[in-house]
Amino acid sequence: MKLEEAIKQKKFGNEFEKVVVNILYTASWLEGINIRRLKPHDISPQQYNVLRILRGSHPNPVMLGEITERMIDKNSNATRLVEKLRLKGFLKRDICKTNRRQVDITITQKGLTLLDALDVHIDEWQNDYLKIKKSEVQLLNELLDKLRG
Amino acid sequence: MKLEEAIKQKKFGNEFEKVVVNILYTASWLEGINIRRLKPHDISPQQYNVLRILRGSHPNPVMLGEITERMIDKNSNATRLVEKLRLKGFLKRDICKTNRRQVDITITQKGLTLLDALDVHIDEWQNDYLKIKKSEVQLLNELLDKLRG
DNA sequence: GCGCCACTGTTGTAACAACAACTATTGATT
DNA sequence: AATCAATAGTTGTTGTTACAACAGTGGCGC
Repeated sequence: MKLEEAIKQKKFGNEFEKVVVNILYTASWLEGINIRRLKPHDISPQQYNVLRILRGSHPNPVMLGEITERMIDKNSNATRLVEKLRLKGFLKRDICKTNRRQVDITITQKGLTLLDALDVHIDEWQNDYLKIKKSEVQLLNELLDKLRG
Repeated sequence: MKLEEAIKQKKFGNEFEKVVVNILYTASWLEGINIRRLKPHDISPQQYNVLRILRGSHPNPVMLGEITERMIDKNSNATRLVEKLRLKGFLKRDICKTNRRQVDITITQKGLTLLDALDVHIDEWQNDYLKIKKSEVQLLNELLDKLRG
């Protein structure tokens, strides 16, 4: 659906203004879909993001600060997110032996199993929601990278 | 900057997965810029969004439900957002005379003045941050509209 | 008019985010 | 060794969001 219909705004000051709104709107739309997908597993999109970062470097641990750096939304508080995931058994936390300021985080088998379960339907999910061809997706990725400079 | 560098992730399952992360990341990046732009005026991006909707139909009022429908982030609670803006004097709230369930919201002169002040530097802001040509922006808008189906 | 349902907003509650102040540890300087 | 700055994370506080339950109003069939 065209953005103009989605938010019932007839026109924008210029195309730049429109693209800002369009990106924010599309992100909010994706976030909504994602929340619904993750809700049955009782984790939030942010928590999902943390687990995927951990899986990426598994079996090596990731220090807390690196999680913050690599998160999609840098404003989150990694300490509290990690604590919630730890309580659910999806990761473990160890004080680093050689530098005791540092906290090493590792995904557990339970965490890996959860991600695997979520991966199963991801293609289906993409086909259902993303109405766009592969070549166009590539272009879209390039344009977004370029926009951020 | 390429997404891979920005979040230090070497590769993605496929381009679809990447574009989802890319849109969410870019939105979070834009949101951060926007917060900094609006902070000196003591309003949030959501409140700004409400005021712009109101300006769009000024001098006609907008009912509360329509504000919700037209907001970029539909999850917000329009009642409380409007109340905050009312306390700052940027809009007024009237119970509709012909349908007393309905609340009519109108932007005030003070609200209009605020938006005008924010408009002044918007071109400059776009030039500083959005590193992309006008023709590319148009294409980006089309692709985002298409992606949502 | 009366009962019922749909519409329009409001409010309670629990979880979450934003930002800054704080503690603990390490490394560098003298 | 004592001091200072830099690093890594934690916590307090205040404000915001998400979801669902709630209350008031209007329209419609009987």
